[in-house]
Amino acid sequence: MSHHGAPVTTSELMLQIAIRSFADRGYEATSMRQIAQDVGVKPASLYNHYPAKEDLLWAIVEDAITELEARQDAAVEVDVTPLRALRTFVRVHVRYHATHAQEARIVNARIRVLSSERYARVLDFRKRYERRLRDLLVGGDADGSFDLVDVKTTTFAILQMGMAISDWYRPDGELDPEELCDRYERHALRLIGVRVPDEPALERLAE
Amino acid sequence: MSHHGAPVTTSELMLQIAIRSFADRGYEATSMRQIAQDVGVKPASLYNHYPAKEDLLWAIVEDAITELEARQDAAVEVDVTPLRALRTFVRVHVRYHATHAQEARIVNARIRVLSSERYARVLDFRKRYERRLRDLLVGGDADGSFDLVDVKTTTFAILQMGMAISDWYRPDGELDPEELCDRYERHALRLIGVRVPDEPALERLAE
Amino acid sequence: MSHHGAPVTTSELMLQIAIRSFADRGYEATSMRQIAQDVGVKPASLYNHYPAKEDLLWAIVEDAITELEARQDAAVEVDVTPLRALRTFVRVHVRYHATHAQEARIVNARIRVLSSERYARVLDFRKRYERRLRDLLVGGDADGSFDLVDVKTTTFAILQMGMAISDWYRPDGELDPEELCDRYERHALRLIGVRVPDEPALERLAE
Amino acid sequence: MSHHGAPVTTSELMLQIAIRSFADRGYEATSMRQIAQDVGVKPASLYNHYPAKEDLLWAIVEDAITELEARQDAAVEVDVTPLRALRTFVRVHVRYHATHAQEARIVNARIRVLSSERYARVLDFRKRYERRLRDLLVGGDADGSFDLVDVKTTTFAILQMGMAISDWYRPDGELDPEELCDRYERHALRLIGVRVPDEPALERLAE
DNA sequence: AATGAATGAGGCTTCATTCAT
DNA sequence: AATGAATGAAGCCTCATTCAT
Repeated sequence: MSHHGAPVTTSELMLQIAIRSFADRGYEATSMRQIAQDVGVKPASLYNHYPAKEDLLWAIVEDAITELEARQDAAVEVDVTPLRALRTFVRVHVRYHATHAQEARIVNARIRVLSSERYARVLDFRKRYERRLRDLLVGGDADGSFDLVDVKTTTFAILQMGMAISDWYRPDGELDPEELCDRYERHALRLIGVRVPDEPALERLAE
Repeated sequence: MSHHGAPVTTSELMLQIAIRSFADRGYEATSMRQIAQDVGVKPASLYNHYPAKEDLLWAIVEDAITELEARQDAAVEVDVTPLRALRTFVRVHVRYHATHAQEARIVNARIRVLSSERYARVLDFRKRYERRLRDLLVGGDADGSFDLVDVKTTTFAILQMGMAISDWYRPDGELDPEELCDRYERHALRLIGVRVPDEPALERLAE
Repeated sequence: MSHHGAPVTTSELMLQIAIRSFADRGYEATSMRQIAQDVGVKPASLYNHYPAKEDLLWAIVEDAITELEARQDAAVEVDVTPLRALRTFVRVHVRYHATHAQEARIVNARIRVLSSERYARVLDFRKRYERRLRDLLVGGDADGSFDLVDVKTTTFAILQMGMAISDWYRPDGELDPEELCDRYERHALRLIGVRVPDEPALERLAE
Repeated sequence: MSHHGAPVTTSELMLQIAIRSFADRGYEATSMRQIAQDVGVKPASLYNHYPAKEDLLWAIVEDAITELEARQDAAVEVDVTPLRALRTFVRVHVRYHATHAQEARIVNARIRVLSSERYARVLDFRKRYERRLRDLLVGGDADGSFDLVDVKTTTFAILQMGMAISDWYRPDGELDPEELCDRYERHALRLIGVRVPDEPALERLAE
């Protein structure tokens, strides 16, 4: 697959068009006809690549949740402090929602249309992802690294202020993704009750 | 009008059913047939009360944004510190999103279907609402009351961690709305860099 | 009834509004809602005056065909020449279609919606009316007064060039109804092959 | 295209069914369901061929006005007397309204449903067509060939007695189209004040 | 892999009409 | 005589999808 480059296959083009349309208009408000027209193809042709509209959605959603989870997995370091782990989590979280805003908006939207099996997989992902953060918070709180208001709402606050980025962030704005990570990393540190006066943000990702 | 009581008129019942359905399934995924059926009426009857599906949506949206803004207006105190003003704003914000979760989800969803004039009114509301918080933050930062990471992302963070409450909060959960306000008030204080070690939360609203 | 004056009763007003709307937009394209709105009343109120939409139409049509036939009846003179009778017929015919253009357009439109009994009455009227002209033509042809191309197409030509007036005639145009009668009287004379070089048109109707 | 033969494509069949129904019942009184049923297809299939009901109507109307104008254009001869030009115009006019009675009825009906652009094209056609006859009449009157009662009503009379043919003419009646042309040619000659005692009608069109 | 055409289901909405008040 | 509300039927049209080519 050619992630983020120009689409090379018709299937990839269809997916990209669908991503844009689902993100901008919503899944229900997007018709197969519109997608086909934007792709430059007749509606029937879509079905040579994806058996149903839901499969287009699923291709997007599955890729997105897999990708996000993989990124968190890849960022995990062994024998690291709760603080550093939390900071890393936040940066990966924020970075994804800034650089993959369209996909994120699709995943975070109400996606009840998915088959129950697929829907369950999304819910599982959400549960695991949320638990990953919660466990970090609980760990840091337990060993005295953090000073939380409470676990539940702090988890939600960190998660959701990051997710909301996909609703307003524009890549051509004043902040590049790494600067955004810096800001939200500091917000997170404050939410967990950690004062790190002059410590710089974690090293940024090379572009 | 019978706000939040049992609906007494057919029009109010229709509105309540629509609120639930738009919030749960989304506007596009909700059909007039479904609403009619849930109301216990034939589809044509809906049109005796609301001339079009969009008007149902607008009745909900207009009421919600008017109500939220009115609550913030009503909470404004004169000659008050930036800190107290901010804390009040957050409590009103959080309280509304907890107690009016369905309406809030509808308003915060992508509502491009609205006529351009109505859509503009929503955008205006959002701009004013956001500016209200931003001005509070800017004021507190200027007089040294606050110590912000930055204005823009702090504004978004406070706003959106509150808005997200409407996605997960359940009235029958462990936290009642005022307790929720307490928590998010403390989150907000941390985000704006204010340590108020033992100060209690602002007085709560009588139920 | 108050023919042509301002409508004095609600029923008459409804009829007048219906005449205008049926004539301008057509029967099928006119809704009871529109009529009610133009009258300044709610749709249900129409039914206090006319039991159905078709009855509104019938009230118009019956009045029109009765009126037109009555006018022809009233114009009949005893012991008169075929020529004078024909000229009188044409003038009454033309005059009606100029002064009652809206009603005429309704009657002459496709009015299949009428119940079969009513539709039959319209067809009867048309047959009688056409026969009246045809008999005049046949009579004049038989005694040598006229020199027809043929009976059938001449009948249609005279009838229809008059009926078509209701499609274009405007009361505020350059010709008043009596001048119009003059012109069409002369057209008819030519069609029946009668040269009446300098004879003036028949005396006109007092306004 | 298979003009007037049996329809060979589904689109053509749809058009023919629509022509019959619009002509017989009227545009507003004809539903897409009815057309589909008469064609032997489901309603949705109509939209694979014509994007909207109005487009069906327009396909008919545009073809008709184009065709009629083309016929008049094709019949124009150079260096011809006003009389011969007029006789030719009338024959083409009458012939079209006899052989294309259904289309003519549709075009001559009130077709306000058309988009304003299309409606304007119909009005333009009507204006040009009427002017074509009027110019003939004016020309013949100016050089003394004709002796008109007046230009305006003579134009309307000739035009409309021909148009009305589409309302009553039946191809299986006693007169074939060319005989009908003969009759109306003679009517027209009389209306323009020309006596051509024994001159035969213009040569007829080979079938 | 692409598509023209068909379709069952359903979308929103309007219609004429009724009926209790 | 007027009307608010309800409704069965039907209006036009779009939807996702299928299938033969």
